[in-house]
Amino acid sequence: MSAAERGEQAPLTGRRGPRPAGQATISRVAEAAGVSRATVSRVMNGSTSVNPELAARVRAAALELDYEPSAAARRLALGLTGTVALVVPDLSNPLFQSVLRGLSRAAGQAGRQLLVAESDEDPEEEVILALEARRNADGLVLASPRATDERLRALGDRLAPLVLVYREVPGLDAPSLSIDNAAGIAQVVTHLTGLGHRHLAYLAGPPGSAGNAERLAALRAIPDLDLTVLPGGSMFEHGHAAAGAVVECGAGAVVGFNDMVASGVLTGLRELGVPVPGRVSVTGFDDIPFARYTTPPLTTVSIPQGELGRRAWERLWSLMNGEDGGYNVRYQPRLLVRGSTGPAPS
Amino acid sequence: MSAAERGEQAPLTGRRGPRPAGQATISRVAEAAGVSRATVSRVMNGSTSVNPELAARVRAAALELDYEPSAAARRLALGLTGTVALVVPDLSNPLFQSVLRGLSRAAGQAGRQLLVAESDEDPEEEVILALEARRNADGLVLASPRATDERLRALGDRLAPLVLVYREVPGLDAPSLSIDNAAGIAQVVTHLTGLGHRHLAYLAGPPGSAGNAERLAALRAIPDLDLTVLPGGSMFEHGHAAAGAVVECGAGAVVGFNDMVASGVLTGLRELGVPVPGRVSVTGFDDIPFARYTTPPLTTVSIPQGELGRRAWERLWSLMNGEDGGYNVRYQPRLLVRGSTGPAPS
DNA sequence: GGCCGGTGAGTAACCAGTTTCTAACATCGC
DNA sequence: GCGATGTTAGAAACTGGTTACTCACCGGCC
Repeated sequence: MSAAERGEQAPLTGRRGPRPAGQATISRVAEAAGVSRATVSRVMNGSTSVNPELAARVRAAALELDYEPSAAARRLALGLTGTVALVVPDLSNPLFQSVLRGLSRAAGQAGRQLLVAESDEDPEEEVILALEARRNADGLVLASPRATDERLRALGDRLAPLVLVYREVPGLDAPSLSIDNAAGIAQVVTHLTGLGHRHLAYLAGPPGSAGNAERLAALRAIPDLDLTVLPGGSMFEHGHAAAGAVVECGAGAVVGFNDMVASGVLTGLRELGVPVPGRVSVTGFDDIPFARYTTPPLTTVSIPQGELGRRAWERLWSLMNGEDGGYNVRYQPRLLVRGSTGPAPS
Repeated sequence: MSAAERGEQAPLTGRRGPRPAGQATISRVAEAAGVSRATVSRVMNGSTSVNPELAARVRAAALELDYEPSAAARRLALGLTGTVALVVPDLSNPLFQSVLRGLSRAAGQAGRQLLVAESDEDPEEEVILALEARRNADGLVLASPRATDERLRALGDRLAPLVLVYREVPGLDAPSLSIDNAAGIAQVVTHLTGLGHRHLAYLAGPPGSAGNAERLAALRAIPDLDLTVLPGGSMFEHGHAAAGAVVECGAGAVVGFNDMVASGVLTGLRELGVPVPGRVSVTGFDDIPFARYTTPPLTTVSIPQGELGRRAWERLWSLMNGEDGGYNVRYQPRLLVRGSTGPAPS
């Protein structure tokens, strides 16, 4: 069994071989071109004040020797990594995947690399990973639904430049891009009560999730609602497993924490022979790509997922350039009525 | 409009401020503790041969000054980055997402960071990104369905340690983890012909994809098959849009390039009022998590997606430790018969 | 008591770049 | 023709760590 299989954290140890197979260094290029290291550096970085003939000689030597500047040495000398980091709780969640994609594209466009870390939903791990990632990058985008406000505030300056997504932390000096969960829930409930529903079941998200807390609180704040809260989770399986409980509680509509549990419920209800939306209506949250393709198509709350990644990059870029990161944004979600909701059975 | 929005590749320029807000360096810690830099280094790296009292003094000083060793300096001195890189063509594809997840977890366990780059399906970009990523990491996992064999062979030594996933390149000295596409297709076809189907439609993947080419070739190699090839793609939308063509061509079964196009077809057929599997059977490929939750549940070919990420890490780890990376593996996929396939209409 | 071996810590070289400073040289104006 | 000015390229300092080498000191043994 190898160290990797045992899950050990082998520390970084000194280089094994004498050196990576005679990779050319700036000194070698300088020597070959008969110039100083400074001149090679200037040529490689496109400084104009170099004699064209010299520059050509340097370029020829670099090509000849297959010279590639050492990224590590540049990092040290420049004090910049050319990298940004993203820390998310769970890479299997489409919500974070879309942030990842948006950020990856935007960073790629700007010629920056992207470091990705997954905290696996552990709030303590989240913070440690974030620090670790930040030390290897020039900036950080953090999606941290679990870590407490205080913890994040305490670490704020160590993490800056920092952009928060799907989360707002009062008193933390970092721009945040979040979703107005209460508004989304309000739209869902208005839609359902408009259809005559009075008894709603909320299929909860993972306990401890900030998003789940907000959505649940929003539901509870709505007057004259007969609300049953069922334990759920964030995955298909959780929704699928909850179908029985949904039927049992007698609610006419299920409000899913997200689209995945909602899809799971959809499948579970179908297996139980419960017509949707004939007998039970189902709603999701997020509008993941798949929501459009369930049977029936899922009524859900659309949030600008790709937008979040792109905007996160913009904010981070500003901060890294010493500019202001701008204000917090709470995106207003939009209800998408599809086939999974219908009139309450009379 | 900012540089980021215009998509410019702003070069890395020298550090702006005098230095990152007085971050403590090893020299400062050494001075504070009244020891040499070497001793601080030894303490930070857990060398045993340090007087416990001195070590305590160093640790106290480090704590006092909030000292964190510079990652950049360590990279340079050690010649190691503590990072591995993953390059994939498309982060929205669940196939690559699962490799990402597997690799992310495994690398995290081993205390290594993960650099992710997305080539956006451009074969030339793929290669450039791979080189760039490799320069900032100790090893590379590459999923490159587009780049040619020759190109990869030419760059092989510059990319090593390298592990290929979903791809095999003859003559390239790098372990590869791939899927036996032909075997998967054979199982699908055996299943369908066993149900009495003779006329099959293949809903193709993106042109230029190595996986698509293999699957198509496998289909064409099967004798006595009435095969219609329809242009498709890799996303829901492509499958959805092809539903009409599927009905039109009169095939009794659709073999989808992957689960997403198959799901799209499923929805499209439902909208057209075509019963599945009553009138048309549908199969997918990959067994993404969602396949279990379509209506009807998708008959598909299961491939060990998570396994690929984990194994890729193991191979890479071995290579990075100077060991043998092991042999190429072709995973044998397994047919999962669910509800979307049935007897051919008579 | 002197010699030897082992241990612990400091000195200095090294990783591979970037950048400031400086000196040489060319150009221009007077 | 000479001083002022501007440009170019090199020398050297600097980024912040790690580590080979060295040396002082201590204890044990003869």
